[in-house]
Amino acid sequence: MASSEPATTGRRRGSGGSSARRAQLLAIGAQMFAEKGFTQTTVRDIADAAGILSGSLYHHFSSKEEMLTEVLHGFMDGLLGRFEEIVAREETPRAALDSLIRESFETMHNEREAVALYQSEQGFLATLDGFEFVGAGSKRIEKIWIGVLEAGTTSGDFRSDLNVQFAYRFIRDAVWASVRWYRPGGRYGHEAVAEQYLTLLHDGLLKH
Amino acid sequence: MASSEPATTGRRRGSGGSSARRAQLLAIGAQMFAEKGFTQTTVRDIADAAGILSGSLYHHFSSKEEMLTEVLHGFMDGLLGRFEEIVAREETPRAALDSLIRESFETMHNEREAVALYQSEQGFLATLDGFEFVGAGSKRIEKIWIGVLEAGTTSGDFRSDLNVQFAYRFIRDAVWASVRWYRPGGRYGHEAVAEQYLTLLHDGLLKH
Amino acid sequence: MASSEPATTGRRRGSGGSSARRAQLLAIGAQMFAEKGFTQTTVRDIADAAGILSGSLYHHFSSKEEMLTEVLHGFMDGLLGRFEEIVAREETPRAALDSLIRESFETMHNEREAVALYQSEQGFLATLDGFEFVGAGSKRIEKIWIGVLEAGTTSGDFRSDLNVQFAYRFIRDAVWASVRWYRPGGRYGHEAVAEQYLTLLHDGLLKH
Amino acid sequence: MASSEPATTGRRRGSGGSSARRAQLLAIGAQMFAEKGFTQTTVRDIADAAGILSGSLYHHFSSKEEMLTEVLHGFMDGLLGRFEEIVAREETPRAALDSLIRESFETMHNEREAVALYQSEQGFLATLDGFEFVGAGSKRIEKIWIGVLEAGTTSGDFRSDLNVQFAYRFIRDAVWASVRWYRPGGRYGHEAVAEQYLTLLHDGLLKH
DNA sequence: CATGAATGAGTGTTCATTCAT
DNA sequence: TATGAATGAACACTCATTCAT
Repeated sequence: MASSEPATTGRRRGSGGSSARRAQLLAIGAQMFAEKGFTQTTVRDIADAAGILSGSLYHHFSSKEEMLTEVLHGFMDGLLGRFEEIVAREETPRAALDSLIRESFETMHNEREAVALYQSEQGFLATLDGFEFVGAGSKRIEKIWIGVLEAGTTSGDFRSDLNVQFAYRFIRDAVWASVRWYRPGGRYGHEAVAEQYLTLLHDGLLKH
Repeated sequence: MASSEPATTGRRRGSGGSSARRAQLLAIGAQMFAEKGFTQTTVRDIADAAGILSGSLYHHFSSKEEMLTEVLHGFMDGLLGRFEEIVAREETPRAALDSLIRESFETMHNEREAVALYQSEQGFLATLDGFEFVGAGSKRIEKIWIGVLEAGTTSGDFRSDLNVQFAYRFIRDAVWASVRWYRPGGRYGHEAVAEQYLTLLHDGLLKH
Repeated sequence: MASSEPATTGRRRGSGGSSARRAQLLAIGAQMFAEKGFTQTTVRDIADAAGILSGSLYHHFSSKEEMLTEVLHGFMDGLLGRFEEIVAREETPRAALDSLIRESFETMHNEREAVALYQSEQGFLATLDGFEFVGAGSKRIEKIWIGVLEAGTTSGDFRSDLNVQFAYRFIRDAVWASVRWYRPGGRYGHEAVAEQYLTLLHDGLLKH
Repeated sequence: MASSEPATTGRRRGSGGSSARRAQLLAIGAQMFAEKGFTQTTVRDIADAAGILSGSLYHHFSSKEEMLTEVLHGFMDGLLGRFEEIVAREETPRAALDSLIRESFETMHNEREAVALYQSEQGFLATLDGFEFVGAGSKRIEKIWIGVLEAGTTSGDFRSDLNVQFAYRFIRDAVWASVRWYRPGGRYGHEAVAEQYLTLLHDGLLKH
């Protein structure tokens, strides 16, 4: 059996291999990175939490940065894929936007750590070699959202005088920043939060 | 109070002294903290930028944290004061909210570094001794905004079904997160951005 | 003696065992030790080159040092044997010296790695426990050469005012140091180099 | 006074500055590098010998490599200068060669550590970034010596059938390798050793 | 008000070695 | 025979901070 399944066992010090232990350590790392920040998290922190010595981490990963890369790569690839699938599926710009937003909140629920990490380290990442894929992913995501917003102003779903650039940033910031306070298992589920935000985004604060 | 007194006392060992040089160093520190983050900024970074040796900084400040305290204290005191003045002055909840938002953008323009710092280090600060004033200030600010929102739902300025907690977070996050991309001297002035955001907040995205 | 027996015993934990695989690994190790130095060569370097994991090396050798011991022991025993055979065989001191020198160059050709290793690590080895045999071997070799030189000054083969100590070091250093630049397969074969060196040693640089 | 002398005080963490302390530490480093090799010498070794903590070394040097650079640079520049001066001064190739050799032994006497370091780390240095100057210096030195040898074969000072390439390597290796056993303050001074070597090089071993 | 030398704790990383499977 | 996970000690280097001058 083992020999017939696609080889996923990692050889050669960490680079790209994927074992159960590796995934476990990655999860611990992701959580700590999200909690305290990448720089503030030491490899000894991670190792302690995993119950091993810091040097032993290097059996699985070639560097602390590799752990970060892996977490973010997985996160961005998944998110991008789901976003692309949404715009392909939904028939109206408004339906697409609503789905994008609901998907964002669901992602915050399912991948809390990665989202928090991405939100807080984005600026720092831009200065790091080997993390260009983050900026590139952000750009592709922006294109998707902007596309939906533009289609909506043309179709009449959204207000015709909408400045899509501002609107995009406005929505993006309001939505993703909620990772700072959203707690899975709290009073409001991610679906409820999404609906609240959708209402605000659709119609604003004012009484009409 | 402590922070608003002229403070000409206590020059040795930094605690509270205030000279021209001190203010200069503080400005440099604030900028670097905002750019690279507090932890990522070393005292030598600051000293280098100031043209002195890192040890010499300790003639002006008793620690790196003291620099941070000072920057944030000044910022929060000022902001809180201006917010309080607004709610005291404005006559309707809607006018108050609009002014709060405009004031926020003006603050991002005038005190970019402090805002950026506050935005990015908030989580980290909560874990630091001696920075309880930041959380306390945030709470007081939240009370002011929530008060305005509640008054508005009662008065009929805002939609009566508004969940003020969500609305507050929504507005706060959308507004303050713009410090990440707003550039003074860019194509849109802070007033223009404020108006764009006000429109979105008032009426939402949809065509009516 | 111990090193020249067939050695089929003691396979577990490496000590002294000798299999095909073991010899293979030893060859790889010898080459890398010679190329980068013993300290700079990691067990993983060797394991990687052999296509196994570093821990697996310890099935064949009980330590990295054991690999070194083995390489050097084989080399020194062989060289010493050949040198002894030469002095036993040759009839005049001059013929003996010439043969010793030719043999040295042939050894550099046949056992490049071991010679290079011996040349570069000699100083380091003197500080290591368990490597006294290297110094001892060097002493025995020195005795052989000095014996030949002394016999030659007595017999009239060599200049009577020769300081044999200096002469020995002079020859030894000039000859063995050439392992640093001699390349098997290069323009000059080891025999040609030997003849060049013999001429210089016999008659010097000056025109007579 | 201090302000009128050429500024030799090192600013900005080590790079190029030169204070008394720095020179002291460099001397300690050079000695240990020579004794145990660069890689085998730890910064703690050096710091311990200097009576400070390892981290404190970085107040004077930006890296361990910088210490090595500095030692070797000073050594090579000096040696090259003296060699160039010799060929400019001496009138016959033979006089030049003899002076070069005497100068080499004097250098081994005066700068033992640097010579030993250069001899043993040459191969390693070739693989290190930033140490190209070592290979370049070696090349220039080789040119000088080869030039003298060629001039000597033409002038009739040296045997006309001399292969200058081999002769150069032969002399160089024999001469410089003596740093391994030459001890200042030993029975033979460096002048005596030089004369012994000159005799051997001039006329060889054989009786004529 | 600043320098220059130092501290001491900590950081990411390396590496020979062990051992259950 | 080999793997894969781990150890434990060491390594070069960083950094906030201290202090005599």
